[in-house]
Amino acid sequence: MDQKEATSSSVSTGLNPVEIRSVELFREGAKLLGLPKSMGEIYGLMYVSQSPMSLDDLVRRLGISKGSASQGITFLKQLGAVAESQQAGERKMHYQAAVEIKSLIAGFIKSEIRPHLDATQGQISHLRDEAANVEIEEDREFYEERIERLHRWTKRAKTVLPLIQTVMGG
Amino acid sequence: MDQKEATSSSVSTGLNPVEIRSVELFREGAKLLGLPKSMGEIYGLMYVSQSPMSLDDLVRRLGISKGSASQGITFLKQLGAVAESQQAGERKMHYQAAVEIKSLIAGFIKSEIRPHLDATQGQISHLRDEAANVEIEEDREFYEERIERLHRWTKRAKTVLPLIQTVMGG
DNA sequence: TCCGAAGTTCAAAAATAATTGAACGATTCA
DNA sequence: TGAATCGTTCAATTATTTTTGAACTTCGGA
Repeated sequence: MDQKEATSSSVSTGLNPVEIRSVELFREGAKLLGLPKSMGEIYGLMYVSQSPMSLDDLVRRLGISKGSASQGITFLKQLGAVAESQQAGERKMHYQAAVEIKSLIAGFIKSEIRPHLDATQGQISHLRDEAANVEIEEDREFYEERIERLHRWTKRAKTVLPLIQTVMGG
Repeated sequence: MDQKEATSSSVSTGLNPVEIRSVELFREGAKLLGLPKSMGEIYGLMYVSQSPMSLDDLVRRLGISKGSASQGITFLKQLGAVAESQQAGERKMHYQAAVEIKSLIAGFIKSEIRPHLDATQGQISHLRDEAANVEIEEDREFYEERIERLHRWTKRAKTVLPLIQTVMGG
């Protein structure tokens, strides 16, 4: 009983040391990307799992709720980070991590970054409209310069995205 | 009294429409980057301000506490997103937004991204050590392949960073 | 050296986000 | 059809993060 407890969450779920570290690593990675840690944990365990896992496997081994596991899987699926695989004979669905960085990045960009960038460009339009109404010429011109600059930022960002995909993926 | 309230936080602090929208835009941007919204608000207001602002200006115009303003400024300074400028005759310090995207990105990478990447590489080393201890050869080799792949990710990420700086900044 | 303004710190409070778990619909099998 | 297994949903709970505000340090001037 004086065996040191594994780190934080993995109290006694039978994860081996590699699994524990992978879960920790991706948990932190998830937070870095602004995602719930449970999603990182799910991906982290799958990442070092040789066989596809069922939702129930995740619940038991990570000690998370069915709800979390379900939401996590759903999100990771639409991100393209996990793939479904029907196991022969089994009724329940199984999932495995997509480990190609290329597709991970593509998915993240498409579903997390691009929409925000697009929304931002919309907001910048509104900002332009407001600036156009400013009476004082000096102010208006100052605003317009700043807004123009902002707009250039977003255009460049849109340029950079495919570049990142290429460099990281190739 | 039936004047529509400005959006959410800017209740009656006398922000003009351009300022309101800029604050909103950067507030959202901050959250996207995983930073407290108050920091986005501070930068957003400075971004469309022609003259340097004091801490007190921020407190009054954004309606945030002195503590938040102070912490926000401190953080933005070390990020390189705001610069100090001593106003002639004034005792209190004034600040203005650095608007060069180049320096913003450089600062963010240096103080937010690089450290995490470095930490990640350290964790991957530990992961390697754990994997080396795995008895079953098949498992060990599987782990080693996955870990190798992870390591390649981080190496590529480190390659991409300067590239982003170049493309966004130039 | 004393006063007051400027800015920082950090524990407590408030706001926000994530997780749980119970209820539900869907699907399979007998 | 009925029972059992899966997976989803979402309101309530819990955990985490952010903000506040009061106490504190620092510094310049009188």
